[in-house]
Amino acid sequence: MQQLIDHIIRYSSVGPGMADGIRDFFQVKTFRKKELLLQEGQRCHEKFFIVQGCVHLFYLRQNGVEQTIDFALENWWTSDFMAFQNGSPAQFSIRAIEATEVLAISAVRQQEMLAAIPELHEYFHLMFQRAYAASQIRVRKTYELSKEELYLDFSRKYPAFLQRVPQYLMASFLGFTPEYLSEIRRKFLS
Amino acid sequence: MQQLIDHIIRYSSVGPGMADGIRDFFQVKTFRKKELLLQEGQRCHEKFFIVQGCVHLFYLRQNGVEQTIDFALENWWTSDFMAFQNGSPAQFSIRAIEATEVLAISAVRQQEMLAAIPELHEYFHLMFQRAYAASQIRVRKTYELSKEELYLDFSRKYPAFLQRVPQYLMASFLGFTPEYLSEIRRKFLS
DNA sequence: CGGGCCTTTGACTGGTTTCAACTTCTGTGG
DNA sequence: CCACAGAAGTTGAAACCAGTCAAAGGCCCG
Repeated sequence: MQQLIDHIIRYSSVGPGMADGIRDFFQVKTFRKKELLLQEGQRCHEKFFIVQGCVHLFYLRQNGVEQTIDFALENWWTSDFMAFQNGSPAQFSIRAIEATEVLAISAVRQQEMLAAIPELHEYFHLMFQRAYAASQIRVRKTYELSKEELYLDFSRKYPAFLQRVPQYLMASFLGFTPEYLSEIRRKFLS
Repeated sequence: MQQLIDHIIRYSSVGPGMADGIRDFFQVKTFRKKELLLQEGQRCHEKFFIVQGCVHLFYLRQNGVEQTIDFALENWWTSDFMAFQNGSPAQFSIRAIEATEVLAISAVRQQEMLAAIPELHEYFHLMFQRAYAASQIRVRKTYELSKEELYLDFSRKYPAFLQRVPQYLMASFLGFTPEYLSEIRRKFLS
């Protein structure tokens, strides 16, 4: 919990006294490897701040293959935000890739929290601006680079992260097949 | 200006009196067809609320082709948000597709505005959450659908919008070549 | 009426997927 | 701690979606 409070203080003008008020609104949850935080189709509308661990956001394709659209690590927020804001059924599932601890808050509880501490809007304003800015960059990359280059770019930038996730998830995230990733890796031996 | 004030009132708990305080912070700007609102590489850090018209966000590929990554219409915000928040050189250009009127605010002026009217954080919190939620859906679509399906999906959902932008921009946005779009259209006669 | 930009067409090419079989790794129960 | 089963990764062949290139036709605007 302190980790989130620190994060809020760091990225907004909310002071320690104020930030401490969030304690009652969040729920600590832990998940084991491969457990689901959120199930596609469900109506369990929470968002998650990751204290420790790693998750992926995915949906099920018609052919039954799970398509990963995002990962999230320590100090990131994650959720199906369309479902979160509209109360509609989730279009994505979220699963722990490792043992993971999160702070969870429902949409309703968040409303109460923001009513009690409106200063937090500043924090979330910045968080979503960052997330959206990152997504603009991501879209640019997916247009600009070939699948091969996408992988090389990613492995140059986040070599440590590659160790944390299985290859088939990485391939899915980058938008191609595990087989093709295998071929790329062979080509660049390693 | 009233249009933005109405938008703020509609999407936040900011009252009319409060919202009216934004007037001094924005600049009305008008652009003719094909004029640039923002130039890649520049350091002119504004964000834009579109009052009337239509713009596209794009960057220049190595081969010299302009790659469109987004459009924006009336009542939408647009900018290179990474540049906006970091003060770094813009990675995108923005150009008017039609004659366009916007309300512009620089990062510095926005800070002053938010200091004066902190309640606006609530409005921007919601705006960015919506934008980010939409981008999650978009990523899902680009993974899920073939290029052909992407076009059909888009033309079913926004038939009116197709009339507003030239085909080569639509093709670019959807991630393929004008030639291929031509082929798709022929296939589905129309 | 002319010029340039946009769109169409067709042939060829290649990056990437699909499928199927095989190998290697991993975790769980005996 | 070992053995085994299922999961994850590798390989190769065949097929295809979509890009590239080049050239011609249509259309808008000065």
